Order: sequence, then C-alpha cells, then structure tokens
Amino acid sequence: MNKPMQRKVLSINKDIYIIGEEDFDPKHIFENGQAFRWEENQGEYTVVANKYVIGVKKLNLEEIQKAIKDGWPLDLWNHEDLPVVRLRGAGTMEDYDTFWRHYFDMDRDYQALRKELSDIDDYLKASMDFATGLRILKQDFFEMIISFIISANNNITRIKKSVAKLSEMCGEKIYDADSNVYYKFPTPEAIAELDTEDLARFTGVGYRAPYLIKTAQMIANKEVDLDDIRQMHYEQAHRELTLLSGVGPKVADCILLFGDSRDMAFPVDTWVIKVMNKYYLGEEKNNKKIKAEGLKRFGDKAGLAQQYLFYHARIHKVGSR
DNA sequence: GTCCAGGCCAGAC
DNA sequence: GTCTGGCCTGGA
Repeated sequence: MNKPMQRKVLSINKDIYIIGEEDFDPKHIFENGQAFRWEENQGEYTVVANKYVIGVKKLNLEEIQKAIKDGWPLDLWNHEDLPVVRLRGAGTMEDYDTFWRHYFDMDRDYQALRKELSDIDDYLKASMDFATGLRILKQDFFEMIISFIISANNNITRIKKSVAKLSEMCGEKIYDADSNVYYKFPTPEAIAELDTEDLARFTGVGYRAPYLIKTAQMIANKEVDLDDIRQMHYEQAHRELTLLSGVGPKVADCILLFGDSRDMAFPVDTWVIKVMNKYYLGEEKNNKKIKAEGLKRFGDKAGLAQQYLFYHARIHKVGSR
C-alpha cells in the first residue's frame, strides 16, 4: 500500500477544495437516496443545504490544470492521481468549519469504516467496494422529517420534485454563485400554516399533504419537541418520532440516520427486505425481525451498513423478478 | 390499461 | 401485537 494521503481543505474565491480525500464521490453521496435537494449536470451536483446553494464536483485532470492556471497554488497538487473535489460557492474556511465539515461527515474515517464493515461478510464487502466514496450526510433534522414523510410509497424522482416545490411554496429565497434563485427548506411554522389542498395541488404530495401539515403543527407548537428527541436514547427517540403524523418505523429510522447521526438506525425498506432475505434470512416478512437481524449482524453501525446494502441492492436490483 | 415507487394508517382479529 | 387493504401521483 502507498502511504496514506493527507487530506487538505482550502478556500479560494469562495470555492472550497477538498484535496486528497479518496472517500468522496458525489454520485455515490447524492444518488443513494439519502438526499433529495440536488440536481446533476455534467458531473456537477447542485445542492441546496441550509442557507447555501453549491456545486459539488470531482474534478477531472483538465479541470485541475485549469484551476492551477487560474491561480491555484501549484504545490497543493503534486500527484497525478490526487483526487480533488470542488464545492463551488461553498464560501470561506469559516463556512467549511461551521457547516460543510459537519454536513459531509468529514470527521469520520471512511477508510476505516469500509475496512471494519467489509470484514463482516462477503456480500457487505461487495456493497462497500461498489460504493467507495459514499458518505452519510448529516442533514437538517426537520428537513429529514418532512422529506421522508413524502418518501413513503413514492419514488425518488417524485420525492425530489415535491420537496423542491414545497421549498418554493413557503421557503426563504436564496441565491447560488451565479445569482440564480433557489429556496431554503421551509420552517415548521411555514408548513403548519399551509392549506391542505393548496399543498397537495402545488407539490403533488397527494394523500400525504395532511400528514405534513399535522406534523409541522405538532412541531411548531412543541407538542413534539425536536431538541428533546435529539437528547433521547435511540429507542425512545424512535418511539417519539412515530407519534408524528405520517412517520412509521422505517421513516423514523431514516430521520435518525440522516438527520441525527444515529449510526445504529436501520431503516427496513423494500430493498433491505430483499437483501436481508436473499443473503441472511430467507423469507422473513416481519420488518421488526428483519431489523433485529440487521442490528445483530452489523451492531452499532447497522445503519451505515444498511445504506451500502440498500444502494448496491437498488442499483443491481437484487431479488427482483 | 396495469403496475410500481426506500410505507403509513385504520380497522379487524 | 400482528396482519391486511387502500392509497395521491405519474412514469414505465
């Protein structure tokens, strides 16, 4: 093995560059179903998060050479195979330290994680190898609640469209580096005030519209306190989340995994059911038992393992006719 | 036209 | 507590 590369992060003209990080592949990060506020165009992912709109791209050789020509410090890039990810419009190093570092889970050692999970079994190893560069984002808690209520019995294309329309409907305006208009994710108060039929018509969420409004109201009036939930043990937090309208066991686990860094939260969806049955169980139909098996096999990182299994299974259509 | 998409809810047992 | 049927919507 070569000596491990030292990751460097720097900001030049409001663009942030992450240099020498092998475990950062925008496609695997954004197209694995954990995030809904992105659009891909020629390898660049336009992403809305918090108050930011950024372009995430793993640069190719020509782009790196162009960057150097444009005034990039040449000494930063001294290996031909050194990966470079650009977060266009992401801001200064202060923005990185206060937001992006957390959002992209930069303090987790993914090389060590891949090694640890790969040792568990061959199928998990195949999934890990397939999705090298996948990271579990740390997204906004309330945004995850609303997004995953919309996700139930739905597909990713339509979920993305509905979340975008909802943000447009009642989120605050923000702008990207080229002054294009985008929208922040709405507050609980903003969604709580919406009319059910307006919401359904404008966003296409259909029968989920009353769930969204009820849940936003429960959160806005502190009937369910999100700050409290984040202090609770996993089981209690999961139970509390399912009090929200439209939140069942699977959605609650997605919220905890992607919005509250709960590595053991193990969402059991159709693909995970297929994978767990094909490789570990056979014909188990009870989701609670499937989840218990996941926790038994993958321990306190079951949720992380789940995300690689899910992504691999969905792409390869494991268990489908 | 029918089927399906990262499930949840209500009602029945 | 566990199981079953119904469900907005739009693209294949």
